[in-house]
Amino acid sequence: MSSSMPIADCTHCAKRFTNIFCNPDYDSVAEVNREKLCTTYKKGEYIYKENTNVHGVFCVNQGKLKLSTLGDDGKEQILRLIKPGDPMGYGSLLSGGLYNSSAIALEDCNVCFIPRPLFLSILQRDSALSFEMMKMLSDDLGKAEKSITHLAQKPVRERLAEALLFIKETYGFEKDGTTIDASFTREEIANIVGTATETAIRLLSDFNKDGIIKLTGKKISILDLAKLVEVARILD
Amino acid sequence: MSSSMPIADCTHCAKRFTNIFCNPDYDSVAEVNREKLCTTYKKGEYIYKENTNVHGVFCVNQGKLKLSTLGDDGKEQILRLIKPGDPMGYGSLLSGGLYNSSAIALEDCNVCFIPRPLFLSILQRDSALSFEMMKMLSDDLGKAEKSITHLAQKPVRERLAEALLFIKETYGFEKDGTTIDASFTREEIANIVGTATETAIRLLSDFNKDGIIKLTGKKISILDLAKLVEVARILD
DNA sequence: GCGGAAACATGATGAAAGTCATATTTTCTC
DNA sequence: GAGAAAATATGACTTTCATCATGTTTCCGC
Repeated sequence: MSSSMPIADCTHCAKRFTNIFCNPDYDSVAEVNREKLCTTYKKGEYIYKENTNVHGVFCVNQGKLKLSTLGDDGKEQILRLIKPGDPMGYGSLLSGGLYNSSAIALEDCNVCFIPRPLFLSILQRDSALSFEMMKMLSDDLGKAEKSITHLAQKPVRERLAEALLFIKETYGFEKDGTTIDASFTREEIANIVGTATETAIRLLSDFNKDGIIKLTGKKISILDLAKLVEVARILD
Repeated sequence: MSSSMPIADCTHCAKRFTNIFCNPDYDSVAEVNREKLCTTYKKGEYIYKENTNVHGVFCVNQGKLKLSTLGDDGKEQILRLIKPGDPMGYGSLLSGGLYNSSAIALEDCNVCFIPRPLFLSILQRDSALSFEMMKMLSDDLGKAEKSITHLAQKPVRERLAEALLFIKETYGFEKDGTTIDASFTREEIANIVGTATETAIRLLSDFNKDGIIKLTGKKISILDLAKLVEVARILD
């Protein structure tokens, strides 16, 4: 299970992280630092669950996570990938009062929690945070709309290529410069792309045969980035 | 072409409209009222165009509009439907500086324009507007994510049923209580659903044969709402 | 009201992708 | 390290849906 423990303060955090919560220039960081609660989670654990009450927002200190939602038939749809420094849960704070997706640890994680009342009170008096929130929400919305268009119009093969590029963009490469620094099951990849697991497996294996990627267990290496971009047909 | 002309003030507008721009309790409404510019557009005209500079936000006074974007192959994807009282363009204001979708009149429209500098200056000093913005963006994001999940997981037939319910929810019925008070081409319906025009035509004609809807030219009447909900399989 | 264009409709066909079944491999647990 | 469970892989089959072709109807400007 998850265990609570305080960790390094947010100003230290700011050396690596870029978001406003951790920005030392930002006045309220001390306050956040005092009230925040850091918790470690094991791989597979929920940080928060879809359709439960929003008690605050989160900011990831260490580890990778997925934000996902269950479709009407109980199938997972992965909506976003989270890396250290990313905030989570802010989308549900002002809308409805229930989380509209779940946050699940893809590996052991350390996540900070900022209580809703504190966050709202800062939001009230501080337009910098409001602007940042609006900017984040706008960016998320823009990406979601792009995603809608691609789901509606692009075939699975292109979307899979795109998803691999997206994962690579999010988590980067390992030291070798070709292996994506993240591990997903084939089912999870399918749930990012929006397809059946078998289809994802087959297409990955096609990419593998074509020499575009190399599959080594769960690890995926991108051998021919240009080709992968071409397959994804990203024109924007 | 479009013609500029000032129209009834925003406080009057508030009797029918619910959004914050038109709320007479709201301090800055006088300022908005003074600086805003109202313009009429003919059916089919662009209010703003995807990938052009954001000069401000819009608020619809009269008429119906669609927000849409072009996919990589130039195919339209309709992202949202707009009715009188709805604001538009706020999603792009703080993110990137370019509109990420186009607003197109579905019928003759009257639309108010609020210049970017004014809007930003109010935003800066007024947390009520900021909160409203965040709430709208959060709601939009939640809906977009729901849409992603459905596009990824639900078959076209269900999505079409859902789209009809959505259009009905947005624009309501005519006086007869069954005919949807809006007209779309079959192609537009297909571009909401995310399918080929022929497929949309065929499925609509199926619904028609099954007595779920009645097709009279472009007009669609919902004869059996319960059945339509059942076909859509909306479980949330 | 006429002529042309756009929208609508329908059939035929094929490709894309989901489902089901069944191995095989990997991973996890004790 | 053995056994169970989960993940990966692959084949066979079916369904869904897009595409192409073609005809009909509706709409709109002159």
